[in-house]
Amino acid sequence: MSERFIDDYLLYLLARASAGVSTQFHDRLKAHGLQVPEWRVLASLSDGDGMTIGELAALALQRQPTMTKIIDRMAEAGMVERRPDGSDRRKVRIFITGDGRRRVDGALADAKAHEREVLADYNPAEAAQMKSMLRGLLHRNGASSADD
Amino acid sequence: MSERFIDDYLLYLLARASAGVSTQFHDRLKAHGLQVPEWRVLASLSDGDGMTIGELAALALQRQPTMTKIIDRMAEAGMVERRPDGSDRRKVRIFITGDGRRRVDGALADAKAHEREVLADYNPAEAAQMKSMLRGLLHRNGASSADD
DNA sequence: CAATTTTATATGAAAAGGAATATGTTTTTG
DNA sequence: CAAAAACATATTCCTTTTCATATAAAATTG
Repeated sequence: MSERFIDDYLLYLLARASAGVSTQFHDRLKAHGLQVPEWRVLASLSDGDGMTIGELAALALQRQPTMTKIIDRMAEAGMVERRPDGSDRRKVRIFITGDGRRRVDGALADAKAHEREVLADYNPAEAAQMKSMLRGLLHRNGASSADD
Repeated sequence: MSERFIDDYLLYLLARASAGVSTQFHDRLKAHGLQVPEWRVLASLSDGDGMTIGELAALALQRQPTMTKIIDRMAEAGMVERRPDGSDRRKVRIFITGDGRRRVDGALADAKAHEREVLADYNPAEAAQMKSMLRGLLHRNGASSADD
């Protein structure tokens, strides 16, 4: 009978489902020599090279100053490159390097494999429904720039 | 045609949906004078007073040392109290104080109101289905103790 | 078109988080 | 029951994030 508030609270279910599934994958990332923020940046760049700091921050659900520092470290490590935007000198565009590309490729394959494992218990229709449900949610509730 | 990997990647959809919806609510928390970790602890305690540090950490999707520090701050602020467990002297049980209770009550009401708003576009069956889908996911993929 | 406002990124100090481990306690085991 | 292993929480040191703000470059506007 008496169910805890938390166990039926949408935000908690979302956070918990996300944390549970993500943590599984984050453990695998180590094998690719990538930290979580690095993975997110490289995965973003891998299908949209040359994004600005701001675009990356929004995609990776981080704040802009945080992203500036993540890029600092990744540029230092040779995974990405900063290049000034041609027409707007305020902007800095981030490009993946050969080394970054090499690192992310394995992780991308692993991400797809992991997703298949997570969805293995669902038939294609169910999986599609789950995703469209999530897309609907985030479409209505604009994704911001904070994690947790 | 060419869709970005990210836009169909389950982990990203989950993270983004969670971040989007949560951030909306986190903005409201400020009005109750609560920070996010404080809210999580108080919400947990509000239907299970006297939990241990470890239990709280697991519920709030935090690591144990992090939870120890959160409780340090909250005890300092008078929202919770540490009391030794009667039968196991390793354990510390955390209790919500009158002040903590007062603070969380308003936030709980607000959380419920916010959830209703988020779910307003769905009929009850859809909402229930969404939740059971998330519960299924997190049941199969044990919720861990890390956020992001 | 100079002045103001907005936008994009960077910086610096302070807060928070994380990994590894210490400490004290209970459980297990030979 | 002593020794070893497992547990629960705390602590230390280091990295990362956050908040507020600085800096610099468009865009707007009167």
